[in-house]
Amino acid sequence: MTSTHQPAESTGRPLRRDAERNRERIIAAARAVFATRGLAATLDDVAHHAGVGIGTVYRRFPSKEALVEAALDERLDELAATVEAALEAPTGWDGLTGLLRQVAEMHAADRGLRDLALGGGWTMGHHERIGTRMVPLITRLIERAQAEGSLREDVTAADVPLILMMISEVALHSHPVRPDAYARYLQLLIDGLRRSPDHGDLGRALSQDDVDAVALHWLPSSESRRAPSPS
Amino acid sequence: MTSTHQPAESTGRPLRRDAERNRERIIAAARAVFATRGLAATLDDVAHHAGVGIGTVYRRFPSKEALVEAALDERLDELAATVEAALEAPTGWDGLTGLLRQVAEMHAADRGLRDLALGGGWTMGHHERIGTRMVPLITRLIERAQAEGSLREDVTAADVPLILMMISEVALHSHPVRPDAYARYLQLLIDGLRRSPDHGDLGRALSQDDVDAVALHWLPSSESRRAPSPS
DNA sequence: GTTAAGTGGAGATGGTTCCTCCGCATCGCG
DNA sequence: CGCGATGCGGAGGAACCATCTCCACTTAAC
Repeated sequence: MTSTHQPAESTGRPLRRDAERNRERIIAAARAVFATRGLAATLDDVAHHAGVGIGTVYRRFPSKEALVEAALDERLDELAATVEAALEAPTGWDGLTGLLRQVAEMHAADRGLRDLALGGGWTMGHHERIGTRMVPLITRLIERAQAEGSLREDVTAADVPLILMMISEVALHSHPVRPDAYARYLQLLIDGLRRSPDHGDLGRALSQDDVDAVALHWLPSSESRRAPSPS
Repeated sequence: MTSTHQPAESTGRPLRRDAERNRERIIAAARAVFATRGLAATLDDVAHHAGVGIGTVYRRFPSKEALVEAALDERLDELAATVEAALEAPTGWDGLTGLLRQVAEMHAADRGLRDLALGGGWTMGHHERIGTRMVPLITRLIERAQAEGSLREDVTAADVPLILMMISEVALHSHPVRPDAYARYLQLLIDGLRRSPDHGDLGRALSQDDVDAVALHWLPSSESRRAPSPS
């Protein structure tokens, strides 16, 4: 099927200067467009935003997935670094709540990152399910905070992605009106995480598999919410 | 637009017996289908589920909106009744938390109801924005719980819809795997609502208009409305 | 100046949904 | 029973949308 044209990537040959410039424009445009419209943005949008034709985008990036990866790969690394940094915090509680706040802010600021980090399948080209990579770290953070006595005993690492999904959902929909609204509800959840004798029973915790399944249902590969017709 | 054919509803004439039976089958099917698939379900789904042709559905209900109204009108009344009943609770705290739990459960069990109750515009044919009707009641409930000293001072009635949106979102996506998962996160939020000296600052509350705008963006009549295009 | 590399964007392709149309089936009255 | 009036099914029209291909044309680079 690829007999007709050869993507320049696959040959080691360097790109012509204008082509290289366009490639970078496309990546920059992808970052901007995905950040505001999420991964559901069309490649036409990206192309137009970059000031190039659609064909140019497809010649450089064989599929949308490849472009997403090129655009967001390092943002994912930043995310991972944030988790690692949280372990350095003076207390487990500060580390955990700081982490939640930082990641929530990142997701609020970059919808594409959110789609990629919390979404189930999607690209995950060669970077394994990011969540899975971070779970051990988060588990350590949580155990530490629980040992310190500040975090309630019945939360688990599996709750972190769910909390982030809820909060980023608020961020997403409140963004045009009150871009800071998500922080209010994150604070409410954080206050609920604190150990207290008044607190109620959380019921059964979610397993890691449950979380993966929920993530998959949350942002299915193409978020094609067809709209009701408001006549 | 309805010039070509005359829906039987508009004439006062009674339906033929088979037609009346079909009408009821359609409404029953609509309730079932909307409950599981949400208002995004297609009328073809409903028709098939009812065992009738699509044409039959459209003859009886001039638009999808009309069917939604016929199917969910009384469920909305139940919702309103639940809010009113919450005022009878022994304490404001019990009333509020019980209300949250009941409504969350209703939304978890009936996705169409959730779409209608929390969604911004949609039908609202003759029942005004439901939320607006309930706000005064919820405000009283909250003030009572705050006066009792159990509810933190910095929450407002406007937080209730947002909480329900978050929680019903969890219910929606976790349903196939762990249909009870939403209750866990609702409990977390409820624990965050309790007055406590440890709790952090929630920041600026949302106004009623903010809530309406968020609701409109949450279940938009069209998710992908052309945003100001890049150029 | 030559030529390979690069370009743009219309449109093929495949997907969705809402709703209409009309030949035929069924009801129920006289 | 017979015969309008009423109701029926569901193919398909119309309108959307996104991904990706193709090729006549432009441009870089030597």
